Amino acid sequence: MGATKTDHFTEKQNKIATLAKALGHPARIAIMEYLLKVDTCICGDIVNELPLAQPTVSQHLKELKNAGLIKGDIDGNAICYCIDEKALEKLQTYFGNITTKLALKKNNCC
Amino acid sequence: MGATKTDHFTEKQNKIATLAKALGHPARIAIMEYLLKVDTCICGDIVNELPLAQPTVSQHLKELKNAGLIKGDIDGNAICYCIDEKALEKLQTYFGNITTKLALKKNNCC
DNA sequence: TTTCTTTATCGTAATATTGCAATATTAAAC
DNA sequence: GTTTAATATTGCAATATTACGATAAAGAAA
Repeated sequence: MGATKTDHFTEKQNKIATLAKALGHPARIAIMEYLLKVDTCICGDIVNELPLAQPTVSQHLKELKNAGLIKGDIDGNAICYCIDEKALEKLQTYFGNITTKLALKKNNCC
Repeated sequence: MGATKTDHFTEKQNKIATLAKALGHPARIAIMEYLLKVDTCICGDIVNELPLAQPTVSQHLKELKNAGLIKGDIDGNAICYCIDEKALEKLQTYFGNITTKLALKKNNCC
């Protein structure tokens, strides 16, 4: 035991959970916000922006990439990372739907 | 090592990460979706809805509650759980802002 | 009061995550 | 070719998460 039972849930539930999990760390939130802030996509200075060692940042970037939240293009010996809009639209739509449904049913129980 | 360095990030970043982390498991997504689906707030049958043992579900509910995503009221010997709208509005606003900013800057690099 | 029902907690095993030093890789610069 | 710069990978220790059986707690029902 200890492993998540992903096969018992729907594909959509697992997908949203994967996206949320990838954002479930302040360093990865900080990375996303930095990628959003900078205009250029040559993001070689992410490491300098974070209070973490280079291998740790590299690992966080890998997780964001695996989850589909960011994309990375090789640009010489640097790497250009940027946000994958599709993933964020998916999240916005998901939470938008929930808040809309909540407003409709005006759950006044608790 | 192994512990997240929360003190190096902003309060807001930590807050969003906490919410995202709590949703970073398919069982907890399934719980949220079930709470959204049922009309009544007497939610004593969450366990039957999930492919997990009762202690495991109880633990997941605890985590959702700690993160502020759900509220629980005692109702006799049952417990009435429901979604805390404020947390979901926070998430919707956060991701809404990001997608808006992304649309404005139309990051055409990758 | 005894029993049933519902939910929480404890204890514990299996697994995953976090963080970093050391090292590897890869391409530009010289 | 050698050095430099940027990023990735490996290996490992510390910690956290996931899952569940056993048990506890507490009100409802008998």
